[in-house]
Amino acid sequence: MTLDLSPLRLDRSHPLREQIYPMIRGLILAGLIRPGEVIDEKAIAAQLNVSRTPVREAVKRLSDEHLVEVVAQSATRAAKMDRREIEQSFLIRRALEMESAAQAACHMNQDHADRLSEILNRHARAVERRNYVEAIARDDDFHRAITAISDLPRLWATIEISKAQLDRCRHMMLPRAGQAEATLEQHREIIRALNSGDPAKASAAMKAHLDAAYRSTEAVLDGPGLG
Amino acid sequence: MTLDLSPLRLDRSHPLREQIYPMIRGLILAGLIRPGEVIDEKAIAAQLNVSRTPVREAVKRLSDEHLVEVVAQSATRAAKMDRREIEQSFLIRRALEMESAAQAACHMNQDHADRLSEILNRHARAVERRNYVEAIARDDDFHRAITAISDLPRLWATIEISKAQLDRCRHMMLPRAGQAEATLEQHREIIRALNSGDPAKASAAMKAHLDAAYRSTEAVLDGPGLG
DNA sequence: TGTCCAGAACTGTTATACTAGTATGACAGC
DNA sequence: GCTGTCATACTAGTATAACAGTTCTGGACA
Repeated sequence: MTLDLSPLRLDRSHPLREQIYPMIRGLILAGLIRPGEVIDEKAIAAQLNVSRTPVREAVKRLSDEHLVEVVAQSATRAAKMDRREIEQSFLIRRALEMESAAQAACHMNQDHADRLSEILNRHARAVERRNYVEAIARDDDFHRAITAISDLPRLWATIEISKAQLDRCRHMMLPRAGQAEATLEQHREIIRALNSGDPAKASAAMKAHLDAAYRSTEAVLDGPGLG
Repeated sequence: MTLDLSPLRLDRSHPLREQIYPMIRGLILAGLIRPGEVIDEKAIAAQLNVSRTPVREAVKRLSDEHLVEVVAQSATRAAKMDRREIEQSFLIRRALEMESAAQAACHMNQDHADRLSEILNRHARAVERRNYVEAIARDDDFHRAITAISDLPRLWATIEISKAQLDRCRHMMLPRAGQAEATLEQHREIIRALNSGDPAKASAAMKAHLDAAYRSTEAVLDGPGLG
């Protein structure tokens, strides 16, 4: 692994492990560290100018979240993408985001509605510009905003762990014709359901959206090269 | 903390942190380490005859799961029981066990049905004998058996993390008249739904059961002394 | 080309030390 | 008696060096 881990950003007044963890995690999710690629504790420590201790703790957390696979006395690697694992991550995410949407529907007010609208508009503009990297970011914003409305941070934290497995796939996916537009329409439907204040409707709209997204992901899983 | 951590059981051929983690976790869930009580890394390391490193890693995992609260340069304590936190743990658990029940309904066969029946019978006998500690264990067996049928180990792992927060409450609850019997009847209803092979029905039966259980928990939360 | 072995490399662990926040209790000032 | 300050002890976070035990690699050898 010959990646630049930008040691400049380390803040010695905060726990180093809390800073190293999202660093490595981001590289894995973005696909810059590929499935199966070796992650060398000592090398990272050296590059960041820290000892093995905080790096180890960051890696251990990633291991608990199944983003890396540690083989004792051998090596630490970015987890390979396992279909069974990803299916379960999907089921977990879907169940939790459905709950989140249902709860959000009960908390909606004009501020919330405006915020979702604004995110959707930005998302739409990104899609118009064919800027799919930004579109993904706006998509994430949308889901995060809903969990913010439901005001259940622990729920969101749990979603994020499962979502990580799925996010890795997105960077391997080529944008399909009409898919970005379909996503936008599903988001609009979710907003309508949330504004109606009906939890069951919101939950169902979220389910429809996530199911559709997962069908696209499955194409990648069925393809070759999952390492 | 003057607890006996039985150092005899440590197996040097397996990672120590994997053995220390469930040890401390078990003490917290059983209420032997109370909310807010100090957990001393160094003392545990000394008692187990190991260095700080594996103890730290076990504690850090518990901290990631919000079972302990680490205050840097000060102390590590068993997490206090926070109502908001427990509410969210309940929502997470409910959403995931509903999904698990739905999936299990699609996988049912005679073996599975027999297994659930047997667990239920043992559960019923424990309740008859007024052995509520064993009844809790059989209750857990029942839920674990369902996730085993759904064959989604990662889903179960995620449930276990949320369930931990709820399990801490159970040890503070006095058995209510008729509650154990009500639980049994709900389990029977879940079995019926699973045997019908209807995912929606299984999911609904699981929801009804967990909602009922949570209503009992809420009584404890509303009471005093959550530390 | 295929097999086997030695050495390199890595994680898990130990041990020790140091830093920097935090809690405690004593003490001074009001 | 109350409050604010300060010295002190304690704890988590980190650093560093070292070793054990396992896995992997590469080269020697058949």
